[in-house]
Amino acid sequence: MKQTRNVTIMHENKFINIYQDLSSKIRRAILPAGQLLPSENELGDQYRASRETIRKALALLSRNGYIQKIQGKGSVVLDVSRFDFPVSGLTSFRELAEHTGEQWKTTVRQLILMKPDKKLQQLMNLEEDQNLWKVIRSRTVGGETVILDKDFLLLDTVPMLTADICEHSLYDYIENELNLKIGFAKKQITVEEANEEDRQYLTLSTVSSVVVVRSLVYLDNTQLFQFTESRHRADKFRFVDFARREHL
Amino acid sequence: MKQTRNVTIMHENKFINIYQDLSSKIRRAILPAGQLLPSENELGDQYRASRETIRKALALLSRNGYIQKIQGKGSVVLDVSRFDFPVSGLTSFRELAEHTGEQWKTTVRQLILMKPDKKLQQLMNLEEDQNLWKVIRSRTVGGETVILDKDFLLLDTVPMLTADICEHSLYDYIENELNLKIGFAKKQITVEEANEEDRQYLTLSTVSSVVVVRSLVYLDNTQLFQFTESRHRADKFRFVDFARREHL
DNA sequence: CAGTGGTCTAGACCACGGC
DNA sequence: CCGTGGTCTAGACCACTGG
Repeated sequence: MKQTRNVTIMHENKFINIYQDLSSKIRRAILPAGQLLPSENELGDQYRASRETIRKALALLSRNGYIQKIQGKGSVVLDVSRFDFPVSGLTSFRELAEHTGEQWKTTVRQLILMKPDKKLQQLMNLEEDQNLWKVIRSRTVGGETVILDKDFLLLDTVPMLTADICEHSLYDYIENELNLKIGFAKKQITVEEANEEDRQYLTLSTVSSVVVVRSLVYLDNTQLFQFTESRHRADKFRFVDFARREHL
Repeated sequence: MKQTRNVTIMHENKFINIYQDLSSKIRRAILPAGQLLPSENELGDQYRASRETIRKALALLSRNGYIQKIQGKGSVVLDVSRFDFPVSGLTSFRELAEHTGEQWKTTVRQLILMKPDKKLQQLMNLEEDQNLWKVIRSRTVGGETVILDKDFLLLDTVPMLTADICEHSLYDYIENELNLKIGFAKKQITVEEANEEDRQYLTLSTVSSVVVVRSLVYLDNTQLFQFTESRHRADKFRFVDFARREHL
């Protein structure tokens, strides 16, 4: 649900609304863990939707760890309470910070326009004369700088960029101002020894290793437009995931 | 497709078959990256399926990084070639080893029946007199032991266990012999200093940190039955993920 | 404009669980 | 046996793309 012109509208699809209503009720324990959801037919009556539409909403709930469907019985509400939520998937730093409610601060260390070096050319499949934004930002919490983000964005897709935007939220700008739709990303997590740059920006006490998350980010139209290297102080890194077993 | 009574049958569902056929063609580049899939209506004719069934198969392809759907245009085949495949999700060590084709060896270090300590009682929500299997296994490749797995399994769900089974494949046994269906898992990845046990079993050269993957594994019926702690030599750890942006 | 994917529907049949 | 979820269908309407 979003606010527009002083009117509360539900401009999403029916199954998204149903998903949001049910997931909200589960998070607030109005539908407590262990209980069965109403049957799909009942839900169809309640929301005035066909069964297939209900099933689309339930499939979303299942994928995101809210319920477990059991044939012949029903849909069981899962315990979602002490589950550190969606750190998985494509989540921007700001969305994360807002979720945990901690006091974070982003500092832009560098913002320049550049040409790609050989490595970047190969990684992003670029021409050598293609222009790129290079953004370096550090993330500080409780006086300690624990994350260093290096972003490379195609000038072709992001024609303008300011330090202010980078400090606020890059994804917000890309999705809501430029109206670009992010489609998917390929990520890779490794652990590496801290390098010169890490030591320059991060608060590295005794810790000498960093967790490096490298992502290739693509738009809706399969256009690659960003490469990100997110370097985390190893002792402050944590990745939480909900995984379903695929029975193919 | 599986073999039963000397007859090749396709006992899976229609949309799974279509998914497997298409994904296989994409992997073998019979459907090359960048190209458009036939339209949903055409596919419906080809496979003699309704459009909704085709769409279920395409949704699977999309979730697993094979295609990107673009409204008004079609489904674009993504480049899947140099993408280290499903290391994400619930994948057993053996499935992984078979995928990469490397020469791995599993050694069972301990296999005992025990009662849970306080920590395990809280973590798995157990009674203090409930019986658990404790399995410790190490994984060796190229002469170096790089993974240490500690598993705790409910005796109630796994009544029998042998070193032989643990050496072969635990998940194979659980799913195919005991006919239990694994539903989902909650995972957490952190980086920690190597402890006494790590030093005892792992080949730790100069590396002193390990990547710890802790998982709570649940059955289809929401019953928690396993806690696993998988400890990886940090320099040998790698996690690859394909993530779609959720537009809710 | 025609063709594409996105959503929603009503109805059918099946497989499974529990009484 | 009934009620549950799992699959599949045929058809409708919409939103978007491209010529």
